[in-house]
Amino acid sequence: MNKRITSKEIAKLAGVSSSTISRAFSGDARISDRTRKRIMSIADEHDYRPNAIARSLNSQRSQLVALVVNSIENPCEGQQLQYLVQRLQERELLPILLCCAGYDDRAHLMRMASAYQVDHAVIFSDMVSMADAVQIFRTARPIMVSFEPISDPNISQLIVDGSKAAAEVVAKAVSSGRSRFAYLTGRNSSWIDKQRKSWFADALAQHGLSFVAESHGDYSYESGFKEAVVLLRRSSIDAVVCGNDVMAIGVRDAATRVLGRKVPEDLAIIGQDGVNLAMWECNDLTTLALDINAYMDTIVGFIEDQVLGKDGTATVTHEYTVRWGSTC
Amino acid sequence: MNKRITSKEIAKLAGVSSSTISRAFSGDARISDRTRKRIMSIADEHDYRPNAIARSLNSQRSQLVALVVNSIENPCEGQQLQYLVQRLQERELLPILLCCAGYDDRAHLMRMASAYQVDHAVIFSDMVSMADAVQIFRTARPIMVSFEPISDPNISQLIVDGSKAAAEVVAKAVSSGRSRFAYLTGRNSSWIDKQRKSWFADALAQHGLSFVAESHGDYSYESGFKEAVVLLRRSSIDAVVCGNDVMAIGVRDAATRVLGRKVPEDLAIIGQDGVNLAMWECNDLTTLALDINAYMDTIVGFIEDQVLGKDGTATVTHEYTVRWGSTC
DNA sequence: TCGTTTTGCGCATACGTGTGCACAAATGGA
DNA sequence: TCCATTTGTGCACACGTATGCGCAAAACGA
Repeated sequence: MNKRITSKEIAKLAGVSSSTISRAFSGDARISDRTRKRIMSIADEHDYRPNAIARSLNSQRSQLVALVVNSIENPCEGQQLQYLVQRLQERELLPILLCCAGYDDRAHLMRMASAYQVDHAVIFSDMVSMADAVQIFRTARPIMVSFEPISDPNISQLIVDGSKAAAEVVAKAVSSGRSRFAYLTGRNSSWIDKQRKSWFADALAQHGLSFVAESHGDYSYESGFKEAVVLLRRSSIDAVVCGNDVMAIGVRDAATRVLGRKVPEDLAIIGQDGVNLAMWECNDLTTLALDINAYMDTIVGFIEDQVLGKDGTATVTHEYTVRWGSTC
Repeated sequence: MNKRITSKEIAKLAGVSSSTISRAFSGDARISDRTRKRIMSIADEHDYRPNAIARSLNSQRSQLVALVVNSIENPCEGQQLQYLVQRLQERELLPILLCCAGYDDRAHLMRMASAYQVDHAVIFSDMVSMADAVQIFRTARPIMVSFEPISDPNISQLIVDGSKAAAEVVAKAVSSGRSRFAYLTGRNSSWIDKQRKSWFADALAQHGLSFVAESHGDYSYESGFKEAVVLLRRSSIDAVVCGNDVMAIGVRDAATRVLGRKVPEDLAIIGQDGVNLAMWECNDLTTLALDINAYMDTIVGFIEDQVLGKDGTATVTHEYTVRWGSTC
């Protein structure tokens, strides 16, 4: 068995105590350069590295961050996480990834991660109950992304607002003669999904309009495609607002390839998220976009404040802007 | 400060020793049902959960798995990881995610994770040196995905072979009159990327042909798009084989929208990976596809063997099959 | 009633590291 | 040379849990 070498063994080899090894690695000033150099060379030779588990137990800081998402298969989650993980890694923080899709007992999942004494937790997933998340990660002061605002001194919140952008898009669509709008939801039950719909509903109301049809998807291309076929056959619709970009592309494909509609002439399609692939030439979607990096930087800011021990919670709102493509 | 409750405190509340608490949670038989029930109810009340860090230190098993990838922004990695993470979660294993893209010192990154005494490590990223990975994760018996086969009793390997599928695609393309093939690499330096190219080069050789041009991308849509513009302007090409699907879509867009070529009439495009979005109606790519779930199940199998303490390494090869679309 | 077995639980120790305190050695000043 | 100060290192304990061993109480048979 390939047992791992410990500080005690390195200590023996160097003829010092294990405390000295610890000090050599923690950058303690009260240790001679000569000893440190000698220890480091012996350590390198046996490629010794301090055991982070033991260090965590002792120091009460694990340097672990729980990231709770729906599914990383989704481009939006993928893009956000890729950037966030990079920023965390730079700060010597390691992410533990929790994927809710396909795992029923989400509370159990979060408890598993919480047992590792994660220093921070970021909840992206709208598949978990806010109450559960807040309770389970209480000691980590969870950062809730796009959950209903509440006032709790132990949690930080990141909110998005797309009402202005929605109004802008709707105004354009209405002025070009559209009046029969449909909405395609994502996960119909979640707060953020309802919010997204309400931005557009409110915008329509300003023109004396409301949605004439609604359909329920699950954020996937397939659901967008399938629901669009049903929706567009059933009612006469000249604009579809989708819960995210991927579904919007599914709607576009169904409309143009199955139903022979022209986009945007016969049908306007509006997405939400502003993911990279929505901007590929072949898609060129009109969508509500967020500056994903700035968005994630806010989370990094929350975490840095927590690291510095700054007390007090924070709530930050990010605004969507319209990314004009050729679909509306 | 919201300190976490420990087994010792629960013990005090229940009027027993902390050993008994431990036994209650570990399912030890030598404890009365009455006591266990009582402990569990007190524990629930204070929502106590055993500290996984302390448990790991004591048991020498962390239940953590390091997953080393290039970038989860990439649909291929996203799909693979989503499935794998699900399977791990079901087994009470938690993934620590390492993203190499945008982090220069990949060895340092891996050492960080290794310090957490991960029980298993799966290396997907072709951005790390195999030697580094094998050395750093030695004690975890790393699982190398699509690295050059070596014989080392401490590592398991997952290899892919697309030579037959490549031959099949090339045969079709040649029989429909194509003779001027170009190859667009991904990360030109990696073993797997060279392999992929060689499958096609070998297939071409069987028809007395070889690539007449080559260009270097980075697996991204943008690189596919940009390189295609240069490539197709410079030489007369009637088929492009791409290092992955996403680049292939970039090539298609550049060819059809910038250069006015018709696909597949003027130009055949072949991808590799078989990701979901390659099969969307709007893309419908001809590509070398892998059964991603079966592929990941092999990794789960490796891990299960390691959990059961089965010694000995394993090397498994998966074969690509052709997914016929409308681009070749 | 006594001896034997079973059951339930506490004690002590280990896991590998960090750190306050004490102490020895080295240094410096007079 | 002697005392005061600085510097370098070791000792002991703490972090929270798991577990072998021992022991008392209970259960059981005769």
